[in-house]
Amino acid sequence: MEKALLQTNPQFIDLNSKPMHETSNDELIQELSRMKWENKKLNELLTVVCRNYHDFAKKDCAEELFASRKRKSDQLENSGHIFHSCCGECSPGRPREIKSNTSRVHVRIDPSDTSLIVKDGYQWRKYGQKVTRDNPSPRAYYKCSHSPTCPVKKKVQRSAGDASLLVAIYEGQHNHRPSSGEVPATPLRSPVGQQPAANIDPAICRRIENEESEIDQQVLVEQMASSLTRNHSFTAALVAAITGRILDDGSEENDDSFSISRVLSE
DNA sequence: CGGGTTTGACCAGCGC
DNA sequence: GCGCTGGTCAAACCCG
Repeated sequence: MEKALLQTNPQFIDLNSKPMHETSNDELIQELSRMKWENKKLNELLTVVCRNYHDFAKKDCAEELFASRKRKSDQLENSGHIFHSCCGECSPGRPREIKSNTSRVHVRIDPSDTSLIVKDGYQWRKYGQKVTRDNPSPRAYYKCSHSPTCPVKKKVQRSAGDASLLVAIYEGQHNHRPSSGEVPATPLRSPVGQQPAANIDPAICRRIENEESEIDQQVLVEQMASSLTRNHSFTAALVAAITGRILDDGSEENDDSFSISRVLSE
């Protein structure tokens, strides 16, 4: 990366090649300029990554969305608002609204594990199981059994597109504390209205796109990297994009989205 | 024996 | 009205 930057931008000097005390003010200014240039390029890359990830997430969530045509009245609580249950941005022709206190949890499991169990610290009683039309794997229905007055239900089903991904939909809010000391297995938890799987908070992307603070961006980059590295395919896409960026930088200065778009589309 | 799971039956919303 | 579908019920069963 460093060498590539130096190669593609010969106006920048390599301060690592000489002791710091021998560095002149002009060279320091040039180094500062180089760092700003790198930061700008990284920011551009992250913006492209965010943009492509949104497209990627929309496509992914659209495929695995539970296409329920039933219980319309159950899902139509906040009349007047139309939002996509996954990304919260789309507004397809058909209204698709969900209870405001509903959340989705994605849990990565062993593909060979056929159990529909999501450990979240609460005690659940299974009251039904059903094979749905849009997914060959059965959907399990659970009620919170810790308290008879607790209204919370959850539905657990494998993702249609990824057998190693369990999707749990929680409805309602617990009126008690978790019943056990188990560590909640909710690494990918997200309220409905945000992206599923390898959740990267849209707020993080927005902040990366909008804010100027370099320190803040560094923290955000770390958060983003943490989120993205949970998804192997996206990690691979990111690596390919960066590699492509380095290789293409000289000839395709303005085609930021080319590499990652190509990878994501494959 | 109590609590949880399984599974077929039943109910209700929706499109045609 | 009918068929399809998702959600729920409840009897039978299992297990510690």
